[in-house]
Amino acid sequence: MEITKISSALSNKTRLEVMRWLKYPDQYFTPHVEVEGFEMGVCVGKIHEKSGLSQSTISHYLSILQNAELVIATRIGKWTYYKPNEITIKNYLMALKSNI
Amino acid sequence: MEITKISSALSNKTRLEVMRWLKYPDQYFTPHVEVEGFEMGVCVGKIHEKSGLSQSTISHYLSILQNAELVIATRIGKWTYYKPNEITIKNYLMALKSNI
DNA sequence: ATTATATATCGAGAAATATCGATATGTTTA
DNA sequence: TAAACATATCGATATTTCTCGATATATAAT
Repeated sequence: MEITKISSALSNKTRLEVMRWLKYPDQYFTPHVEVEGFEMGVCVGKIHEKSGLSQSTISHYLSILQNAELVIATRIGKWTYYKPNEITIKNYLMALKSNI
Repeated sequence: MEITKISSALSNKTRLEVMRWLKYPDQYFTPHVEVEGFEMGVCVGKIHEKSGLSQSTISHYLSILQNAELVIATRIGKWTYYKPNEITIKNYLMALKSNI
């Protein structure tokens, strides 16, 4: 868990927004028909639609969030679902609290 | 208080380190002779010495932290002292907690 | 007034990030 | 097997960040 890498991932408005969308998926998305609820998270296409940025940019942003271990990706069929990585998030908030 | 701007300020190892130094100044510095204790914070020169980076870089980094409202600067005589801005820090941690 | 000290600002080059369109890869369907 | 679909990767350009040395500014000491 690298604090600066995580902070860097969160230093972009869209990526921070994506994290909020993934935290409260039912407030921002309709569930994907293929899977029940948001157990696995939200698929790239829905995040892409909401963002207004290109598909490649969103895919790249999700890889940055994943590289910072802020999200967990699960591939099911054609889709990749992303959800928050609660463990990293908790550790990050605790580490920040003792550092700043 | 801009979350992404603050995250960006904290996305650099040296700047994060500086924030920790300022949080626990007596663990990292000897008090400045000119003022009692660390009420006002720590002067640029001492931060500079500890950092290993150039004076101009540290001054610039402190201005980035100040621009993010993470620190408060006080000029006394020839020296500028920097200390954590507890209000911003608290609000930032709360905002992060509800966003990620 | 001049010099010394502490800090801030300027200008510049290198490195990293943002963002796109095009293309590749993996999966499902016809 | 071929076409369609979802996502990832590639290559490119524009913008931002990193970091320095040089210089400017503000204050204090001689």
